[in-house]
Amino acid sequence: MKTRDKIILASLDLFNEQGERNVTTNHIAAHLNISPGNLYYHFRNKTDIVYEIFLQYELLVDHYLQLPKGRSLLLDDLIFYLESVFDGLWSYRFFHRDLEFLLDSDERLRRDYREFTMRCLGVVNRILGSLRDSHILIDMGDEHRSAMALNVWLIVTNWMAFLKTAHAGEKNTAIRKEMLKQGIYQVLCLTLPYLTESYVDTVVKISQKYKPAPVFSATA
Amino acid sequence: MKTRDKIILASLDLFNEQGERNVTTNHIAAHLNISPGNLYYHFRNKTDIVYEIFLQYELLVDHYLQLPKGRSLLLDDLIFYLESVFDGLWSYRFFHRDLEFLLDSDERLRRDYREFTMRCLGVVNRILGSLRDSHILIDMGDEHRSAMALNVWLIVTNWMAFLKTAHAGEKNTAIRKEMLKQGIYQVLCLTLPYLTESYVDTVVKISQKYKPAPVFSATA
DNA sequence: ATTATCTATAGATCTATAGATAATGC
DNA sequence: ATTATCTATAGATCTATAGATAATGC
Repeated sequence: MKTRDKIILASLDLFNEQGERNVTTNHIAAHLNISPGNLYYHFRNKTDIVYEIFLQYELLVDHYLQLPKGRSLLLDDLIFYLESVFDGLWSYRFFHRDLEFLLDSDERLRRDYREFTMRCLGVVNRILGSLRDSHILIDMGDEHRSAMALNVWLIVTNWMAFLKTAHAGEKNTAIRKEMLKQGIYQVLCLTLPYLTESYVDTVVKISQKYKPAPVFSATA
Repeated sequence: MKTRDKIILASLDLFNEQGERNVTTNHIAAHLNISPGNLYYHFRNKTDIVYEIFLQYELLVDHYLQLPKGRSLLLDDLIFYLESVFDGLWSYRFFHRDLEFLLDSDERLRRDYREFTMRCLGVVNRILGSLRDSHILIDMGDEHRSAMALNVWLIVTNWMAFLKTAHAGEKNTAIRKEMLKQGIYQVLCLTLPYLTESYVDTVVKISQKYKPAPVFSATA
């Protein structure tokens, strides 16, 4: 593998493990047993490495979020979208953690990420619309569907951070990939009141598979 | 005002304006026209300053989230809760921005924040329960209500970050406090399908007041 | 006497580059 | 010749402390 690619991969690993803030160019170079000078031969600075990683992330998510041509969505499609997106979030989990700082530090990234968000919101919106066309969801009107899409986006992109902070301080601080999938339960709960009658039981059953551990279920 | 309190206030201001990551003890001291040595006389390090600020934040939110004794909630109470909480989030907006790093760096804060989260989730849950008792919301069962409370929490605590990242790169990057209130629209949308019939129209009307600018409404 | 403040600085990083050297591809 | 790599280091911070002074409260 080319050194340039090794740098990207190692950076992603280190960022995910330790947080971008805690990883310097020195750390990355040391981790790869190359000199800092060599790293700077391939990248002008850390910002450029992050930007490359973002491009990969963007590519991955855009790939996941394609809509099938010529047919509307099935319930299985929805589950597949959710599984895929949470997989992607896991693989690039450092990204949302320091998002605001990263965007502050890089004009390009700021612009690209903004377009990426809007594109994703549009797709989520279209997914909801397609599920309505398949009579899985009831119609909720354009305005409400947009708000709903945004709520889905907020929950999906921030579930990870919630897990990290809510579990912080427990014996085993590390978040495992399986726990991340509990976010799917949260999204499915969001859709429950909009399901057509014939789908309610199925979705409730599926959602149980992803149900969070009792720690998150404070009682009223 | 005592120097110690001035340090806390100045830090909060600077953190909110520039992000905790971009503000060093030197900056804080310079901003107050005191020496770094003086700052270190009052605080062992930046972590301790952040912790003090968190304690204030916690106090504020706990105060906001009290439930009235001897009566169940009215619709106005709900709006008041939302207004108050978004106010609090605004005043301490740096906090959620770098939350994960802050928790990583301070054992105490990690433990306290975790308890704080669980306490808040419990209150949100009780608020939803009380609105059901007032026949404003329909009953959704314990499990679903807990999931709903968590979704509300995720949307409320992350709305700010969304605004920042989605608006990033526009002419006027600064987020104003009014925009933050658009998060109330998102939360009200979440409750819509659970409203009893007699409240739907009123809530729809109220929610229009907080409706986001069209930029967030990608169409299907 | 105690509390608050300043001056000065050691020590630890981290970034980024210049310049030398090694490896590779025509 | 060009590309990749290393060595060495300048310059910029930032943290945190020691030790001297000033201000304050009995």
